[in-house]
Amino acid sequence: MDQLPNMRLTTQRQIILEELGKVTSHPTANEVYDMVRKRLPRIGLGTIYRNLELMAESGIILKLEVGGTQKRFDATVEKHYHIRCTDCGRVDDVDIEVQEKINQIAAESCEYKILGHHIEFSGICRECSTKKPSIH
Amino acid sequence: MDQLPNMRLTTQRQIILEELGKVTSHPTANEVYDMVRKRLPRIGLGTIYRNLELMAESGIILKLEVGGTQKRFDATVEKHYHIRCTDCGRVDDVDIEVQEKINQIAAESCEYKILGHHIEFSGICRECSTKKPSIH
DNA sequence: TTATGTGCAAAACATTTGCAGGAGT
DNA sequence: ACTCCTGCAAATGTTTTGCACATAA
Repeated sequence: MDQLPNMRLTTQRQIILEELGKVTSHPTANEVYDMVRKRLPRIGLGTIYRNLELMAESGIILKLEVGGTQKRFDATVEKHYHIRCTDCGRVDDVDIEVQEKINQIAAESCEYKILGHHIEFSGICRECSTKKPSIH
Repeated sequence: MDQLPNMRLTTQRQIILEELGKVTSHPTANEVYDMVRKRLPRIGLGTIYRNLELMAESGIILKLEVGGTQKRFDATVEKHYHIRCTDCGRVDDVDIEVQEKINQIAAESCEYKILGHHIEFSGICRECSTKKPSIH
């Protein structure tokens, strides 16, 4: 739960953070790898994973535990919700007011100590709704 | 999107469904495998995955895309929310009223065609809050 | 100088798939 | 009979890890 451990400022970390900050999408580790590799061709995928994980623990970035097979990362740490396209899997922000009161409602009907919540919407993004339906 | 395809009623399918119905937890495919294997020792893990997937597609059961590394399954298809213990990973139901109106709120601020939403709470379950803190 | 971080490759998991034989209908 | 389904094992995809070398402080 510590904030910033003695974390060295390496070139790799700077560039990972820069590249993540450039996009409004919510890239997977592999997508971050591809972005970073254009500037640091010899970086290893392990380094990407290790650092995204560390940064998420430090609260510098957000690790999204949304549906689908891969975790996604977000440079924006302010609270907001997400929507995932059930067709292509892309994830976007949903900018509605965050409902803090919902935690209290939940607290009354379960025995957990509530820490927070996340709402994941599902739907069809604009690209997918305009393109011809694919055969699944 | 079809409801019930020409799905044969095999022993494996009956028992998977029975065992899933017995528990209120939200077992992973591997946990279902362990439960079913006590009655059908020669069943393969592939069969578990194939059938859970098929049943989820048919709407007989629910496939939970909650955080964590594994998918979980639920015999209760009625809409409800979930809470996940950030310490041990167990998942329980949260029985609060399902907020359908939240879909409309979201529809106004994003370009997706909204299909639904799921709220995943996070917290500490009773077992974990009473046991001594583990070293991470 | 020295603890931390990196690249690389292998390992560890979760899940999917190909195929030959088996079982519902 | 004729599909569809199963067990098995191998393949796939994602994430983690061990280790020798590199580098920030």
